Amino acid sequence: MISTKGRYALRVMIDLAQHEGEGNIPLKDIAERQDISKKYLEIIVKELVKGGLLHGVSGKGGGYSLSRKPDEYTVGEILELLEGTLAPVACLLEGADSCPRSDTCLTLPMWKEYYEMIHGFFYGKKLSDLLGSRDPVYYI
Amino acid sequence: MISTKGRYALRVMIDLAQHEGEGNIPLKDIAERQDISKKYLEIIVKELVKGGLLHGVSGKGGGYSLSRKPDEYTVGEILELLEGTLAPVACLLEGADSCPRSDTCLTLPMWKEYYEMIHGFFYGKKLSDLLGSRDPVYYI
DNA sequence: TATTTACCTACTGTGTCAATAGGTATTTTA
DNA sequence: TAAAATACCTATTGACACAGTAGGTAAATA
Repeated sequence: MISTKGRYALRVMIDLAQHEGEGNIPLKDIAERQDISKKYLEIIVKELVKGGLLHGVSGKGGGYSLSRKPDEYTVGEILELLEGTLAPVACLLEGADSCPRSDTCLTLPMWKEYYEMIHGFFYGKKLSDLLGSRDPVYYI
Repeated sequence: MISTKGRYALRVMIDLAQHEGEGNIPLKDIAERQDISKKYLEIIVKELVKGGLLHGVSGKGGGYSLSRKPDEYTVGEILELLEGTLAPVACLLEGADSCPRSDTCLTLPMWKEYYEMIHGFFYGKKLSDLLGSRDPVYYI
């Protein structure tokens, strides 16, 4: 399962994309709109800043903003930053001491194929693809 | 990440498939061949029996055997039995109180698409697909 | 009857998840 | 210059799952 970190990160990025061009967006606003604890979001946003995906400005009038345009982010990089990896098994991690079974392992090829598939899926999706055509819905 | 339960279950099933027609295979043998603690495998195998995927026979000369032919199992059902679900987010689980955001959630369609993809992947793979063409390798 | 096997219940250490708590540093504005 | 609003920082916590381990009982065969 994708953890709340990855999912919330995605929602923060979407929220910021929806308010692109409005300057710095305070985390408080995002937390209220998304109905997520601001305190918890701090942890997530910290990672996004550290990873260079967001830009944070302190002080009054401060807040967060996207470092790039929404179509220049992939969902994959956002998820991977917060989740650590998308690999389904440790054997596929770079730098993993290759397991002694790897030469004869009958499941490894499947995990590889699977990993390539999901990697392609998430890296093929842009943040802008998630924004939808709907702007705020005004009808009741 | 797929846990050891799912991965070990797959290896048990493969091992049994490789020794199909040899009657009851003691768990001890599987544990030794796969180099996994027999005690831990007991937990996994219990689930496989409970799920009807394996048949266990007690007593001397007992052991485990496949309930069906290797091409009548999908990898998906094996993994799902041990992992609980393959769904990437709780929102997709049947019986989940549908989240209040579900109508407007911009990420839900992506999770759905993702779930359908991985479900198709794992349910499209049969246990027999994993056996490979190589029988035991005899050369040094 | 001895042996071998499956099957059962309980326990444990470790780590991650999902936050919460309480601060400090920074910047703008009144 | 003081107040307010913001990001940013470290630490802590409860619950739970993961990955086993321990020690038995029941069943079947030789």
